[in-house]
Amino acid sequence: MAVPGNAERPLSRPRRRNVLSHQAILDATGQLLTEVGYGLTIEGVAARAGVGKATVYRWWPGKGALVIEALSGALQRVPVEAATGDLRADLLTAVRRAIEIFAFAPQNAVIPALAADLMGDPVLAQQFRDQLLRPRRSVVASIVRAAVERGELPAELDIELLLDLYAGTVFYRVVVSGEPVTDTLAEQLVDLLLDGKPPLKTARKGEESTSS
Amino acid sequence: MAVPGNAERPLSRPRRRNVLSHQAILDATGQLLTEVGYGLTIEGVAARAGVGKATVYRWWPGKGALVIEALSGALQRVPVEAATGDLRADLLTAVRRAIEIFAFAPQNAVIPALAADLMGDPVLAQQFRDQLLRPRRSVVASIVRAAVERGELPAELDIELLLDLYAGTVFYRVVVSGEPVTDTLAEQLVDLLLDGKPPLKTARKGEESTSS
DNA sequence: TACACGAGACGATACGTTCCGTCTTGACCG
DNA sequence: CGGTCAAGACGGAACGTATCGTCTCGTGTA
Repeated sequence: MAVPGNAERPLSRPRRRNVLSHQAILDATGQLLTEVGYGLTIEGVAARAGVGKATVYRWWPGKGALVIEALSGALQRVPVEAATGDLRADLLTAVRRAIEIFAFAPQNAVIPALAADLMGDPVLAQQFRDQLLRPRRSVVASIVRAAVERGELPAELDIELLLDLYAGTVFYRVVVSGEPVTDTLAEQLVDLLLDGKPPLKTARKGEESTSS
Repeated sequence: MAVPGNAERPLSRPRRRNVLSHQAILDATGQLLTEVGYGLTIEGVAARAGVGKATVYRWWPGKGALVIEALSGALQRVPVEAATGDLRADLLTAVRRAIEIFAFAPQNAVIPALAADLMGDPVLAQQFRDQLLRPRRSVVASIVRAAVERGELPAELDIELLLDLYAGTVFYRVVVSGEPVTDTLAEQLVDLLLDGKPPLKTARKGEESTSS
């Protein structure tokens, strides 16, 4: 569980806090995140939570940290999909999950806006990576690592790069290039690793667009 | 040349404008972009350009469009690197250029912040892709297309996907995952296409970090 | 003479801080 | 034990600052 206002305190007096208010703030943040996205305001959160603005600022340095913790809480309540042992199927599931997160996340992609804030705040960036990114990555990483140990993938596979390839291509299509994000994309990306073949145009079936 | 306030005008009266002011605004935008990044304000631009705020709003709908046009102007003044005909070398150059743009762009990455704005404004997104993205992509696309015609790459190569793979991985590392962006990354990405081999960890020489 | 211009006032938000008066809590003391 | 008390977190509200996008001037120019 994340400890927000943990700036090194004397600890002699372990600063109490109102658990109900704390949770109400996180809940309000989650609601507003789905309603107005990252454009939410601290004032709005405080009002929704029935809380003084100062109380929010007392425990969180700003919108970014607040959103990260709210998303982190929601993430922990989402069950991790089981690995079937079928590498292709598991990887397809992973890429499809990335597509869901980046392209169809609540209220038009919170992540890109949040990411922009991360660029100027290393502390916030670290928090984001620890609380949100690492848990997701470790799920896929363990799938791949297991396949390596079974001998299905080469031992020198650069797993971190693989994760960035998958997520990065999807993210970039949604945020920058605007190219369509379809299920075909997921298959092309997985083929890239498993068949060692370059990204080919393949006639496939299902097509969906990213335009929400 | 980009036309800024091109919101369909009567055209019967070709609305005169002060060319000097127009250029002064774009110049001021470019300067502030390198000084404070995308956090620049319209007021700041107007002040720097010695122009009334209303004059800026008369010709541009907002910060996003203004920044896009300023960047577009700067882009046109950058010469396109020549294609050597050596596919690997040309692709390496292209990926390295992507690294420069995303990781070392003036004032800590304007693109991510701009991208966040694109998510909620399809018109702006189209403008961004037409004026900034397409020119860059077409340079690399033509290199790849030439290699396809020489038979060095398969005819069914999905070029758009290839471009997203290269740029997306770099972009994602800089903006989201925070993994290091080194020259090794460029080589790994190019190997991925040319050797058809999965992303392997390879012992190479030069290492640089993305932390500005 | 029509209109773009520079200047800047304007109302509206949102920011982050600061005060208030109240209430909770942990530590101390009788 | 059980009462007292100060620290400090609370909801609430007002503050000054900053930026937004609009609007209105009077000037200058084509």
